[in-house]
Amino acid sequence: MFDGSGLNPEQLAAATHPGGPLLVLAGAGTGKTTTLCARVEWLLGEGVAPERILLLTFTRRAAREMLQRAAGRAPAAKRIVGGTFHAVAHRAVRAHAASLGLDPGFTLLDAGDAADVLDLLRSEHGHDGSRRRFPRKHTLADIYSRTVNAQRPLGEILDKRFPWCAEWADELSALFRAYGARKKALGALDLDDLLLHWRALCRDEVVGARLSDAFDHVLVDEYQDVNGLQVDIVRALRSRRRDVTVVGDDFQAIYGFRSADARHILDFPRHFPDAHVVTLERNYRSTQPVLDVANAVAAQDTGGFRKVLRAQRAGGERPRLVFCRDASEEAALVCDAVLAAREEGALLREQAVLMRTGHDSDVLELELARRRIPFVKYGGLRYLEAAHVKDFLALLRLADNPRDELSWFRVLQLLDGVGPARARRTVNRLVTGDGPVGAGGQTSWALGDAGPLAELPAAAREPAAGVLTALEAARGEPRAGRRAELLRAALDPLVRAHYPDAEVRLHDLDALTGAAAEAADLTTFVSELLLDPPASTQDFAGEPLLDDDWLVLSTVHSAKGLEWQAVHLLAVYDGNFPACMSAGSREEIAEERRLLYVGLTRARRSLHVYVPTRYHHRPAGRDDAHGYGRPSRFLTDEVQALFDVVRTGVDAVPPFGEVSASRRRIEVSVDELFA
DNA sequence: CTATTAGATGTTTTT
DNA sequence: CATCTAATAG
Repeated sequence: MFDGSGLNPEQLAAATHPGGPLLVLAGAGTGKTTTLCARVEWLLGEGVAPERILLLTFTRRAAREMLQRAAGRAPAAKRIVGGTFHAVAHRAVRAHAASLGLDPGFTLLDAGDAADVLDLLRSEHGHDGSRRRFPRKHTLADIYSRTVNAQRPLGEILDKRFPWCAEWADELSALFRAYGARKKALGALDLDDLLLHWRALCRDEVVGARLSDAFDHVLVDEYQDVNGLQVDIVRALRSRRRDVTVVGDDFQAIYGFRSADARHILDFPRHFPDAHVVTLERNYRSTQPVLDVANAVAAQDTGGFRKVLRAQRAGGERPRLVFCRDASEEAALVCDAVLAAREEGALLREQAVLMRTGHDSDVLELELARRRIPFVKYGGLRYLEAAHVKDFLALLRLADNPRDELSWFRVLQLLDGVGPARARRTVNRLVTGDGPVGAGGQTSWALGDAGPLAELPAAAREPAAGVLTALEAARGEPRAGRRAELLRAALDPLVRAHYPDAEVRLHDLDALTGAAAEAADLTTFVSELLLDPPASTQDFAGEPLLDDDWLVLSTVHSAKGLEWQAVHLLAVYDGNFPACMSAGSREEIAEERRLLYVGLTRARRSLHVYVPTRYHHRPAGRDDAHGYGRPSRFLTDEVQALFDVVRTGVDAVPPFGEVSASRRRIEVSVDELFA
């Protein structure tokens, strides 16, 4: 039963809010999750059926954590409908595929797949040439996604966010229209389409009414990071009922690049006129010296709801601001501090290293390995982007959606002697002509000159036929695990022939095959894998090789909502905080400031901020080109005064700021001795 | 003409 | 590491 004894008055008011729209503005560390869980418990205690509660979160991780926590006290919470916007959208769209005119076996494209389709169109539209530089595929995907998520005309997005692409406005319009058509032809939806289709369902007179009536209560976490499309969905879901709770902190809005806008949370009272507003400012996470720094950074931003975090915990030490020479010294200092803390009893797991971008920890990772400090990295390079994993997923998708040309294109290019041109011609034969796909799955691909494989070099035909046979067999196999095994076996020779490090890669595929066996069907397996990709490289191999304790490395974005005893924030120099890419407009800079704020407020008692003053332009490169950085512009004198400042070794910054060293490479040779 | 290779070059953040 | 370019091999 509901027990509010652990809550403060504001939290209790939010948890037991009787009905109608509720906005909880919760500063960092003020017990947002506790409050949301308590509200769930309270609702269940009031007799609301768990399956009539919808809980939308930002990450799957957050959904799991919250449901687990609530289920600990109210077991029924397990049956709450919960997940990310995209995951819930996916379920709704699959369930109503027919009404949307979709094949229920539709393929789901992740961001990388979407970029690949766009790349295909890019060359089909003749933008390949080296005439004038046309946006690259990832840029295309960004522009498209941003436009759709913001629900604003392309021209406006180009002017505001991609001014250097504005000259291509007409070509881009044409390309993006073609993209929509191509997805239809492929039987594919991208991540944005999930939201678009869900919104369409919610707005439909008949289906929408049913979707809306299905839930007595809708709760949304991290509402500061929703975009216009998601707001539309929430509003449509609540068009017939008014019970909606949203929780968030406009100071922690860090997903503007996905068209999220903190204005939405501030507008909530306008969208839901009789909304009740509760503000949580008592911070239970951090000590006051940590919060002083965070508050000082937040105070630089003049917009939004002013919130001043107050620590409920006594005492605490001043955070450390460390000026060091470069990333190597930074790495050494972090390792020293982490090990020292461990000597004093802090588990590695209670400490984290946070950073702006995934590769800010490159040097540190080497140092950690050298010192045998186990770690897990979140964010940064992802498992699903590995080429062989994509190959396998492509094959899995083909079993359900033979129209998926993109997957054909990918798989065929694994064959020796097959590049883009032959792959494309073969795809055409397979999909349109009288190939096994067009003919409804008859085994008609003889190795002769007439079959769909005729375009392939002779040596590639047999392996190709093997793949087709396996696909055919897989299609007749109902069990997901068995299906995956068949396809895994078919891919084996191709992977061996194509990748020098095939053993490692095949090992990954075995892990995937094993995971597929747990799933009800492969389509769901692949889709859910894309919607909930393993957050760390370790996630998949199970809990790894390491001891039971490890240091956490994470991007600030992936660290949202989490907390540690000790936090080390890397590379807080201008150009990284804010990133030079994002220092264009006032709004972008404000978002970078909030990002720093999120990083700072992850720390419970021990906070270390590092400013390497010399950094390399090409960390991976072999040259020594570097520049001298200044501390982040957010570390103003007032902010720095709140730290204990540590300066190590050489920290002399040359008087003229950035100095680019030569790309000198010094050769050593004794060849002359043997001439 | 087409596929493959080597070499140079540039990169945010994520559902 | 992926992508683009230029050069080469088929």
